[in-house]
Amino acid sequence: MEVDDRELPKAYDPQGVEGRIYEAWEGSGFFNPDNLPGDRTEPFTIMMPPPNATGTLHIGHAMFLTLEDLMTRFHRMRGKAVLWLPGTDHAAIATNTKVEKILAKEGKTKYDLGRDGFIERVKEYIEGSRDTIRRQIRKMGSSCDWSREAFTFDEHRNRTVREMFVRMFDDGLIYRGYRIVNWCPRCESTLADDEVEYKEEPTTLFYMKYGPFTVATTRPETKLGDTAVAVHPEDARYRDMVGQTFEVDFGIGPQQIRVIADGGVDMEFGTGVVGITPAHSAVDFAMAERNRLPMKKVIGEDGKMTALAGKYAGLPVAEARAKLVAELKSKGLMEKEEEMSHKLSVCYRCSTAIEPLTSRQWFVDVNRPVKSRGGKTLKEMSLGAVRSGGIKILPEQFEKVYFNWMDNLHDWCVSRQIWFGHRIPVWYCRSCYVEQNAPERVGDSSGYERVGQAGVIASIEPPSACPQCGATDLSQLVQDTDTLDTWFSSGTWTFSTLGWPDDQNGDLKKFHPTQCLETGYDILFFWIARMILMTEYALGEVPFETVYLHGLVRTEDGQKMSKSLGNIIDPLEVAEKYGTDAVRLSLTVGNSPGNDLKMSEDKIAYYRNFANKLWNVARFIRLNSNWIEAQKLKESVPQPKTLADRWIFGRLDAVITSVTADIEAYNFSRPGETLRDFTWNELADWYLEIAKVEKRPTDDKLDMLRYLLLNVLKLWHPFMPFVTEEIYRNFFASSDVDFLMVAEWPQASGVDSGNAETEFALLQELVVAARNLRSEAGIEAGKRLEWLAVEGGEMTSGLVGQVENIGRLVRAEEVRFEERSWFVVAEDCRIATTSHGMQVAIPVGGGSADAAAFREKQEKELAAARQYAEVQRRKLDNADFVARAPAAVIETERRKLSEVEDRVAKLEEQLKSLS
RNA sequence: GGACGAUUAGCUCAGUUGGUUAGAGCAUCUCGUUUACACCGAGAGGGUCGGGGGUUCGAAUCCCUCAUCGUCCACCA
Repeated sequence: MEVDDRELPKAYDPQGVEGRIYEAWEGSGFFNPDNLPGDRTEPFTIMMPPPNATGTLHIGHAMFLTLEDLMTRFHRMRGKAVLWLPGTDHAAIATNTKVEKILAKEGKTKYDLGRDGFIERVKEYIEGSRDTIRRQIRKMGSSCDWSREAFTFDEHRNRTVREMFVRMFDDGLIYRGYRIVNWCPRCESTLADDEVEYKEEPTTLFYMKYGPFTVATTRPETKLGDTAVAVHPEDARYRDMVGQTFEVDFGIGPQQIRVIADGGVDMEFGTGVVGITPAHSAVDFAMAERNRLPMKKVIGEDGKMTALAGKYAGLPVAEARAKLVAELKSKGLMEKEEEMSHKLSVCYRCSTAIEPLTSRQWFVDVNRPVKSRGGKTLKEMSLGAVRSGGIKILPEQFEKVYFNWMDNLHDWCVSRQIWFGHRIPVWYCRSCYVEQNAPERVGDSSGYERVGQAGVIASIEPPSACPQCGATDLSQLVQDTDTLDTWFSSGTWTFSTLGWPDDQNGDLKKFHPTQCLETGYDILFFWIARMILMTEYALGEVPFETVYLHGLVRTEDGQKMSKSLGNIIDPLEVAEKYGTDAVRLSLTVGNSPGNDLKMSEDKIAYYRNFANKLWNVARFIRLNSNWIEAQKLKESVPQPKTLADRWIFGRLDAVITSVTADIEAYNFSRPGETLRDFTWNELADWYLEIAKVEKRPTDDKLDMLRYLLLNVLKLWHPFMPFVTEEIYRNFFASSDVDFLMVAEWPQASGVDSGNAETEFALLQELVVAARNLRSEAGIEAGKRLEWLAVEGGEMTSGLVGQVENIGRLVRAEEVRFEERSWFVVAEDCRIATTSHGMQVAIPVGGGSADAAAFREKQEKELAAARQYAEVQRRKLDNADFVARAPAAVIETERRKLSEVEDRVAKLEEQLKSLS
């Protein structure tokens, strides 16, 4: 690209750059690994956690896009075949609910549209809004391969889901059973255990007379479905009654109640007697299973009492409760009422109270051995994948959380009664299928439908005949009306996106298992656990090698961001205001896996300033050099000439090494800080300042500057892709298709910088000491000064040099330092001593106005030095230390002691001369 | 109730197998517009690393204990 002579704008202008750059990137085709230059055999793959197709980008999305893009760009520059595959999620329940709400506004329900009409409506809605999220993902600079974009509800995913279901069914892992589930009466669907949330609510605890007992309950209406009472096995009050049966009547006729003993009962709570309602409580259901109790379903899927509730039938539960309580009171059967607080379970989508009830649902059996996987159960496979180290979870502590959850995993209820979702690929043959009756007693295996059940056909394509009875009348084959849990389809995300099951030799072979899955810790169970389970089952391998869990983005004072609190930071708004690079950097630095990140606009503004700093570093180099044919030089490693050259070279090498190692190890915050410190504090504040005061930049210097700039740009690119690419295209690019994005990642030059680091540190100390003196003496900036420094405390007289003002000391010092000649002039000097024992003096003229203050400072320093010397002496007097510490450590400690003793001596002498 | 974390400067956090006198950014204070950048530069102050005990020649780092906070899971019928 031609370098024109037009001056670059003083400040970096992201708004004018980002759109153009992203278009150029996308147009280059390099987001697609197939188009990357060179021979790339090693893959690096990340599957993007698909945002809701109907959503808009929030700061959490911005964070994961930033981190994933960082990894993607880094590994692309490292020469790998990088695939970052984007996609969107159909989010079954969420989208279903949203569309239902829209319909409600039109005064309609889903029943007005019918099943097919409703799904069409949902699809239209998704199509209408999906471009928004796509555009917003681009806005963050995401270098993902749009040509492979996937959707969790497209044809291919549907094909995958059917294949998975049928395989699992045939392996006996999927069964249909009559079990207790979490039921949302509003959604009219089941919910998985982890889709239930809890809300603290005041409630009334009723103490009701219950045959020979008194039982405390918050839900008297469920007592109509009781078939037992339970007491603790060690409860002396009731021990004699265990095993007996008695009758109660709450006004709907007699109920047979057995007395059982179960360790799950809390003797302290209420009366220590629990009414057991197997059909409407998960805990009771479990007890009923242990004791083979009969169940009685008194609440229906519509949230109303069933026929079994006698005269209460048809009433909503709340009304039934009120009526029953009134009746019990009037009969004197209500002993007392207590107000208490209690955690109500609610639907995570619509916050409606969950009604636990027994229902016929499809389950995935996690404890059944799978022949094709060496007899391991799904649970064992999922545990083994992490336990064996095949999957590494970051931060590591979440591995324990994962094990804990997996160990306690129950069969997974995968059927949902909502319309929008992947339909369960099961058909019933009307001529031979007989629906099993609900089992009479909990725990009976009757009522469970499994592989081989007459008339139940699990099939990838609609069957043309019933394999059991041979019926071929298609109208007699009816598909199950339920849909699958949305996580059943997202569980296949890493391999369904790569062609499974139809094409297993292309992308799947090349890119699976993926290298990293980056997502929030809040969906460790929902999603990650399901992906591991599904992938281990389907492919017998892990879905990803590393799981990187990020935290939540919170406000400055640690609150959760929410629209209702009005404290959200809209990533698009701030990206527009401060630039995407600034937003990205503010989401990277200070962010560590598993920890929440506090975010503020100030922080973003700070990194906006930094992006501008980088811009100006580039601009300075350009303006102060005869910048021609830069590209010719960009591959060469220049030879460092001066101390500063050697120093910055050593520093750059160290930075390249540590940044590379950190990113490889999924550590993103520290390399950001390392680079910021290097760019700002070392390159700009020292190296460029030194370069500035050199009389005339030589060609060597220019090569140095170019080399430094190019490497800095490369190192920053994964963090701040836009500003770095823009500078690159202005300064280095040889053509329109020459992109920093695919430049080679820097390697340490390996040039020997000798002892430059130590020497430069001494120089810096001298300069700082001199600046301090100037500051203390109140010498105004423009004043001509003579400055002096002395090495080793040996003061000799002689003029070192005259400089325009003290701020320009750097150059003179540096030159002198190379020559190792330090001098000091005699009179009226302020003297400072660096920690390495060098002294700097500045003539103040007119005497030392502040001699007392200066003396005080020196005294303080002396005291500190003496104390330190004492500590060192004691350390070395310790026989154990000398005997046991490594020789190198002792040597270091001895050296430190002699250094500090020298310093003490120097300070003492100096103070003597001051008095 | 179970599990897992956290506690370092006023704030946000680093601190890599225990080893220089514990670091950075922000904020504060002082000085400064020196043509790369005021979206800037130069400097200063500020910490007995939550309390207590232990292991060690040596502890922010390892162990025990207490306190406070946080998250997840389970959950009272």
